Formats: sequence, C-alpha cells, structure tokens
Amino acid sequence: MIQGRWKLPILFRLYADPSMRTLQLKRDLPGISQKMLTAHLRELANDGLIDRVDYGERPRRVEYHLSEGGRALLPVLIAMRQFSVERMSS
Amino acid sequence: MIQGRWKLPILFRLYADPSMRTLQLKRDLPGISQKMLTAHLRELANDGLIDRVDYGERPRRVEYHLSEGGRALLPVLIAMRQFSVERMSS
DNA sequence: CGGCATCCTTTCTGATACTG
DNA sequence: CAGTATCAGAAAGGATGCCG
Repeated sequence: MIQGRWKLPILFRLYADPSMRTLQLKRDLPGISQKMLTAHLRELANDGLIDRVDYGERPRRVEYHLSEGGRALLPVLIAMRQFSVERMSS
Repeated sequence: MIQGRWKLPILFRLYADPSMRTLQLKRDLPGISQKMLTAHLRELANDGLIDRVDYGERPRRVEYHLSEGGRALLPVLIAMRQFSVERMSS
C-alpha cells in the first residue's frame, strides 16, 4: 500500500496536517505531478487509508484526510520518522 | 530504502531468522527471482540495513543478517505487522 | 480548482542462460 | 551455491493540454 514514489510523503503530510486540499498537497510536495498526486490519492483512498471529501462546490473543493483505518498506520509513520532521525545523527 | 517488490519480505524474513543463506531466502520467498533477490540484497546492504558475509568457501556460502543500522528499523517492521493484524480483523 | 487523457521516457521485474 | 549478463515485457512516472 505504501509502495509508490509519493505515498509516504502524502501520508506524512496528512499526518502533520489533518485536512488538506488537493492544491495544498501539490504545493507541499515539490516535484509531484498532477497525475501522480491524483493517482496516489485514489489508491490510498481505495485502500481505506485516507478519506476523500468532495464538497461539490464551484470552483471545486476536495479535501483529504487520514481515515480511521489510516490512523492505524500512525505507529508505522512515527517509527519511520524515528528511524530517519537516528540515521541522520549517526 | 524499502521501495521494491521484495524489500519488506526480505527484511521480515531476516527479522524472523537472524541469519539466512541466499538459497534459504530464495526458498522462503516464493516467486522471487534470482536477479531480484541479489539486486535487493545488494541495495539493502549498500543502505546499511543488512550485513553480507561471504565465507569464501566452495561451494560458496554467503549469509545475510540485519545490521545494527537495520535493527533500528525493527520498530517500523513491528508496527507494520501490528497494522496488518488489525487490518485483518476488521 | 481538481481531475482526465494522451504520449513518452524511465525504471522495475521476470525468464533464461551462463560462470567460478 | 551464489551471482552475473542479457533480453523483453510490464509498470511507474512525468509533461502537456484539455474539461467542467
């Protein structure tokens, strides 16, 4: 489920910020393409890790956040962050 | 570092069994090809997550195990396993 | 604004045959 | 036994233009 160039960056972003709009995510993930952003968001949603909320407004407004199932992944993200911290200081 | 079809399976295997020979790994990872096994093992070793020990015997004997740096990844693996358990039962 | 469709390139993976 | 080399197909990723 987390295989993919931007899966973890997206999840970490939604971990830091509970609710993000599409364009916000795009801005906060320098280098990601529109295509991969939507593709990965769709996959994450299909896997039940994130929720997608379309407010049906004009202009469109779509928000993403970690789902309940996705929050079960938090221990993994936290452990990953800890790992990266340890790795930097060694 | 864990991106790749077999990276996590390999790491979990070395987590369960502290020392594994190449052919053992191949046997315990049904479907992996010789190429991907050695490629991934080399990458994991280059990233400092596993140690590779070549005993220089004939026939050859090469063993792999989690390195000290790789054991720093254990909390991640444990959290992942917990996640998968929770996911199954829901 | 958010997303699709298309095209193109790169990367990844697997099958097979071969070496010391 | 462990690893390499080569080839071919599949998959992933990026750039661009278009739509409601």
